[in-house]
Amino acid sequence: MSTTKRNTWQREAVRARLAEAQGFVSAQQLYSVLRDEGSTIGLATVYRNLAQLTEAGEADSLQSLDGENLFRSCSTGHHHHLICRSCGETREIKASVVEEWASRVGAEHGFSEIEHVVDLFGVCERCRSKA
Amino acid sequence: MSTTKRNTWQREAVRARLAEAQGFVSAQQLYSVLRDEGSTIGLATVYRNLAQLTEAGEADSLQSLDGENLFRSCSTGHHHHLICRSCGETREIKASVVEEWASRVGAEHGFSEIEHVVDLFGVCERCRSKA
DNA sequence: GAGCTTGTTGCGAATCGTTCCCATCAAGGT
DNA sequence: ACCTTGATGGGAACGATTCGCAACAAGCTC
Repeated sequence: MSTTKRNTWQREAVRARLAEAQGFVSAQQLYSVLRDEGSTIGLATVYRNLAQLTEAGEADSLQSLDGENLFRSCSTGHHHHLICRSCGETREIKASVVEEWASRVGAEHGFSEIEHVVDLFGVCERCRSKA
Repeated sequence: MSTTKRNTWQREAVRARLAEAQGFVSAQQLYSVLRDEGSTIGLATVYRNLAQLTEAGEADSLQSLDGENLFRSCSTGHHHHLICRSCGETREIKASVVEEWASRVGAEHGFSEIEHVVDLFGVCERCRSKA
């Protein structure tokens, strides 16, 4: 093999904090949590590791409505999200309907290699009653 | 009424170029097209007008996979997009299946005021055969 | 048309998220 | 212990977008 991947406490730290966060977190958030804990990890490293974890399928990412990349420790398999605009609570949702629809529509238009971005934003019950 | 909206040649210019562009364009792209034509319009103004047109429902916007805001002059009504990753060609698609699915899933989880982001990216026929 | 009010503009500075560069460090095999 | 080379950190660099503000001008009113 050519590319060997090494384990560093930094990557472990990112993985750990990501796992214990509920909902999606931004790289910056993760970074400040880590620094506040006294870690000397660098911002660039957080970004690198998040990207790597995402690529490895250990995390998934999405863009918030205002263009920030958010990450979340992820159960395997393709799925989408239902996210509370107010408190950030997230539910993973399976959507075979949508998967099927996406590839069908793509095919109908002669498109291949379809990727889709499908995420729902709303207000959860708890936040609604608070307002 | 309190907020009166004025018509400026700048807004008109943005509207015009946006309309004649096929597919989605970024604010920056629009800006350089305009400047290349000799316009003295400012970048901030392009952003401001795009935001305004979007809010007014004359354009719709989405984020490209790499986090840039793209805009397109828009036929009215809610719809989604199928975009060629390679040449940028865009097809508007109606997706009642998805609309219905979105609100159903939202409701099942007790969420209200559901907004959804649903866009498909793929490679169109033409680009595929070129490769 | 003159005058006034106030939405708009252009510009440069300022943010913000993210990536790059690179000398230094250290993980994991030998 | 010793190398090789992936990984790190930090500060500079970047690209997209927004802000601040003084100068402008659109659309009244008279």
